[in-house]
Amino acid sequence: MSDVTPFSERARTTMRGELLEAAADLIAARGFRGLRMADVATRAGVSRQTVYNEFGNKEGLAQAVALHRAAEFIDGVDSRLSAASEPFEGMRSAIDYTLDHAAKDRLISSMLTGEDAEDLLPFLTTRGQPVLIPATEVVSRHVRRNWPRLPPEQVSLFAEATVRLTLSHLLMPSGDRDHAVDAVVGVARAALPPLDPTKE
Amino acid sequence: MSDVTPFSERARTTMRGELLEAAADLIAARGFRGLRMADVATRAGVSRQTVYNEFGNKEGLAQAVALHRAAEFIDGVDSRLSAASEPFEGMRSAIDYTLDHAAKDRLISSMLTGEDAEDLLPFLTTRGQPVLIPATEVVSRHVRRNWPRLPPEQVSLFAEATVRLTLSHLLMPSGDRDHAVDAVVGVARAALPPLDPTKE
DNA sequence: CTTTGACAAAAGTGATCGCTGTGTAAAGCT
DNA sequence: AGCTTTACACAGCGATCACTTTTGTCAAAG
Repeated sequence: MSDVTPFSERARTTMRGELLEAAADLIAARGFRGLRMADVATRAGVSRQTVYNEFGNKEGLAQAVALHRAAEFIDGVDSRLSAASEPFEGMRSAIDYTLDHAAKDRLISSMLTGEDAEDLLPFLTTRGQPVLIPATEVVSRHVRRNWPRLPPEQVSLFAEATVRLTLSHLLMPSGDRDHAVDAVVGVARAALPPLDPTKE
Repeated sequence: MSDVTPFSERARTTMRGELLEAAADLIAARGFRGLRMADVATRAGVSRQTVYNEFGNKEGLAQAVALHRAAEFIDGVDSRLSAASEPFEGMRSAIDYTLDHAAKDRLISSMLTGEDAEDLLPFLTTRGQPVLIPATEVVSRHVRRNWPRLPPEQVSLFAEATVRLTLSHLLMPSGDRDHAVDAVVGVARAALPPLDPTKE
C-alpha cells in the first residue's frame, strides 16, 4: 500500500532524517499550523504511529526540526569561515551567507526574527538563542585560529559582537545586503588587531 | 457634566500633549487593542470628536504616541551621553539606560522587539527603524565630539554598530544587564582609537 | 520494531447573533 | 472659530452551537 521510499533498505537513523526533511518541507510549504502529522508520515513512507514513537508529539517534532535546521545552518557558516584564504574574507563570506540564507529560509528566519512565527516559536524557549550561542562558538574558533595571541575573553567578546551585529542587520535591514556586510566587516577590522601574529 | 481638567485654560498645543499622555497611559495599561478613543478623550477632558480632529483616526493617534515616546527616549539617551565626564562612561550610562528603560516601557520595548505588539506595529513601517536612525545620529554626535579626528564614515559605522549591539542585547539577552553593558562598551573600546586627539 | 485500526479528547471551522467601538456628519454651545 | 453633543452606518469582536478534523494513546497483528 505504501510505495513511497521502500523502508527496509534504510537504517534506523536515516528514517529520522527523512522525517525531519519531510516535516521541514511541509512546514516551509504550509506553515507549522498547517502541518499534519499524518502528512509527515506518508511523505516519509512510514506510519503516523512511528512519527509519534520518534518525536513524542507535534511539539517534539517541531523542536527537532528547528534544531536540525539550525545545526545545518551553523555548519554552513562554519564552512564559509574556514574555506576562505584570508580571515576577513571568511567573515565576509559567512556574513553574506547568513544574510542571504536566513532571509530565504522561512524556518530559520522566523527562528531569528520571531516574525511570522504562528505558533512555531512558543517551543523555542528564548528566540534566536539556539542560533546565537553555537554561532558565537563557531566564530570564536575562527578568531582563535587566526589571532592565536588574542586573550580568550577578547575572542568571545568579539565573536559574540560579530554574530549579534549580523543578526541585527537581518532583523532591521538598512540599505542593501552588501552595505550590511561591509558594516559588520568594517567593525571587525576596527576591533581586531592587524592580523599579524601567525606570520611574524 | 465634564469636571476633568477644565479645558479653557489650556493652550492648543498643550491639549495635544495631554491626549498623547493619556493615550500612552492607556496603551501601557490595556495595550493598543484595548485602547478606546472615548477613554482617551475623557481622560484628557475633551470630547471624542476632538481626538478625531487632532489625529484623524486610531492609527494616527498610535503613530503620534509612538513617535512622541521614541523622541523622549532618544532625548534620554542623549542626555546620558552628554552628562558624563568621560566619553566611555557616557556610553556606559546611555546603554544601561536603554537596556533598563526599554525593558520596562511596554511601548518602547514592543516598538523595538516587535513582541507583544498586538496590532501596534503594523503602523510603524519597519520595526525599530524610528529608533535606530535617530539613536545612531545621537551617538554619532557624541563620537564626533570626543574623537574629532575620526573620519566621518568611521564615525557613523561605529555609531550604528553600537546602537545595533545594544538593541541586540535588548532583544536577545544573555546574562544580566551589567554583562551586556560591558560587552557593548568593550567592543567600543576595542574599535575606537584611544581617545587622544582632544588633549594632545 | 513497525503497522493497523480504533478511539476519546482536543482543537479547528464556519455560521449566526448581539454588542461595542470606529469613523463621519450635522446641529448646538460658548 | 473651536469644541461638544447627538445621531447613525458599519466594520469588527466575542460568544455560542453544531460539525469536522486532528491529535495523542492503546492494543493487537505482521
